[in-house]
Amino acid sequence: MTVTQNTAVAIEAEEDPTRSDFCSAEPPRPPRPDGRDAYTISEVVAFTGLTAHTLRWYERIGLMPHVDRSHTGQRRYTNRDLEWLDLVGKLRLTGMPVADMVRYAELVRGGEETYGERYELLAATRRDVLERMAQLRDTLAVLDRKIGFYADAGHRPA
Amino acid sequence: MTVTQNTAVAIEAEEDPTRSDFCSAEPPRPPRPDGRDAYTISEVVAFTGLTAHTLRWYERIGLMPHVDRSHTGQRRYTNRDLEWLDLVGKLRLTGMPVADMVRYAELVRGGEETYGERYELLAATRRDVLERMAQLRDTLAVLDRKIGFYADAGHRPA
DNA sequence: TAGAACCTTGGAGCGCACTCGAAGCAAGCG
DNA sequence: CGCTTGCTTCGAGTGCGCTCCAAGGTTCTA
Repeated sequence: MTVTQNTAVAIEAEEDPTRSDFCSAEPPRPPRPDGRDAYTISEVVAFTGLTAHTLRWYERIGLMPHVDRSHTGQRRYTNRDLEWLDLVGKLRLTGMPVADMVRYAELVRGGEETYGERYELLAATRRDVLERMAQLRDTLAVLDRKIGFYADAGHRPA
Repeated sequence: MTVTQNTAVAIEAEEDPTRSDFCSAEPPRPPRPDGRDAYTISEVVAFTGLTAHTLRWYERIGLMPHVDRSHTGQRRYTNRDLEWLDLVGKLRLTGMPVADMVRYAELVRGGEETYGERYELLAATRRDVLERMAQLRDTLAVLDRKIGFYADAGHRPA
């Protein structure tokens, strides 16, 4: 419940850096739209709802592509990083294991030769998502039946 | 992935014991359709895909309403129990915490006075399910865009 | 009636995804 | 100058949902 305060879209920025505003019908992230593309960790905490601990942990396990540092070694996140975090957040909500997301991050770091593998990974994830949605539909039907039962029972009790 | 080999419906059996075949358009559970309404734990393992360990653990934490025993103390599950386990499986797939399911089990044991609370709990769960489905739809859209990108890139590479 | 297979219990252990703590460096402010 | 706030690192701790173990009793098949 404390996970996604943000709703910005994660776009193909990591695939094609030349068109970072591609498909930006929905403005990806208005905060600091100026040139100041260097957020502190606490700003990212405010944007994403993640904790600073978690952000640092993501980096340790290889889930962040690469985070810039200030001249004194402090993290400076770019809009690119925020978009990546948004994608990670979405994938996390699908139940994708962190290890798989790390794998994807590695592929992204691996450059264009990994396009095929990335495609496969995302396609598999897509299948998972569809399956989960079907399960949820099933469950919703059961819930609705039970809820209907209790509603009826409540209207004419004893 | 090792979770739901079964697809039987969990019906209102616990709410209204007099109509255990209510709404059984889809036959709830054909195995042993005879009077032998007393499955061993290993049979339940085969039906549900859960492990015996997990079944015993469910009972310990109060997630099973009550399981009969043979004269020598071994568990004997009824069709009612199987239906309950099916509901639990569905709720688990929605991400509902086990503690909440235990709460629901307690309400069921509490009898008709708890109908209102059960309604509230299920209604809240329903809201969660809808929210999750919306999140999944979002994620699916992002995945589709990315997958489309990689598919195009794959068709005309280098 | 022997042996294999299966069941019982309580408690310990595991994997995942964080979550926190401690010790220390750096920046900004009255 | 001292103080507060925020950042750094690494490693240990937490909560959840199982998962497994040991030691023993039971049930089934031949």
